[in-house]
Amino acid sequence: MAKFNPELMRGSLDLMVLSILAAGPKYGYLLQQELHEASRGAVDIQAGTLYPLLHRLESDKLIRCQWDDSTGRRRKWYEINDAGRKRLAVQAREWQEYADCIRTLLATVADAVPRPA
Amino acid sequence: MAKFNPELMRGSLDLMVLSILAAGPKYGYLLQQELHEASRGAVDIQAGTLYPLLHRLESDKLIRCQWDDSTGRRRKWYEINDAGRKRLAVQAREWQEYADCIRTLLATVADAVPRPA
DNA sequence: CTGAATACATCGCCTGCATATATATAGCGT
DNA sequence: ACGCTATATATATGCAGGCGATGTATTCAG
Repeated sequence: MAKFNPELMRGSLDLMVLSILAAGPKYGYLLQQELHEASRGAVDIQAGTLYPLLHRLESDKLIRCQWDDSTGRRRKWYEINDAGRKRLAVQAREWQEYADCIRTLLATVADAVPRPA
Repeated sequence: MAKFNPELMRGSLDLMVLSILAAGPKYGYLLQQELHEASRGAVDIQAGTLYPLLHRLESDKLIRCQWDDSTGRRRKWYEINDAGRKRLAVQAREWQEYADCIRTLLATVADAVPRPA
């Protein structure tokens, strides 16, 4: 699977991260890998994107975090909360509506564009 | 239909504009309205967004334009060309792959989020 | 011991959309 | 005639957020 245009992912990265976190607590690096696998290699969120994003979600009180210093590897575990789940539901619904909108738009011109090779 | 979060539309405005133009030549203001109607009011692309976007598409040789000064209302008609149609096909395919990716991601956590009211 | 992988963080740059502003004409009501 | 709204295009300014680069530190494999 080819990498997606980054501009396309703007506006749905939050949604993706919240989705992954909805499956259970994760630390950043793990989340990064799971998102990569879940998208079959298409989504490769960079560290410089992920960590600020997580900090933003935290300051918005959608997730809470906790350091685990018990091992040599310091890990910061993130867990989605009720507000986060609610936000996820809202954003998921909004995204589906948007996707329907685009799909409709594309369907009306489907015969006006050349077939992809 | 409520207005979409602008961040959500980033990266797909080109796609939408090319889609509308694939149906036939349009001038900016008309395109703006047709996109508004086609999305049942959800997409309201602003003039300050639309015109620079059209200029970009033009300088990328995906559309060509022509002034119509025959009436008092100066209108700049835009028409999609072969390169534009090809780009539209590519972007449409890319978008559908991306949408599938998100849909899959959301499906796996569908039972972990509260039902929207 | 060296290099790669793990793990988190921050900074500066760039893209692209929003807002605001500007210009000018057409058409309508009063 | 006057003012308001709609039509029609254009640019400047600002900002949010993702990217690449860079930094720190630990673990593990060769």
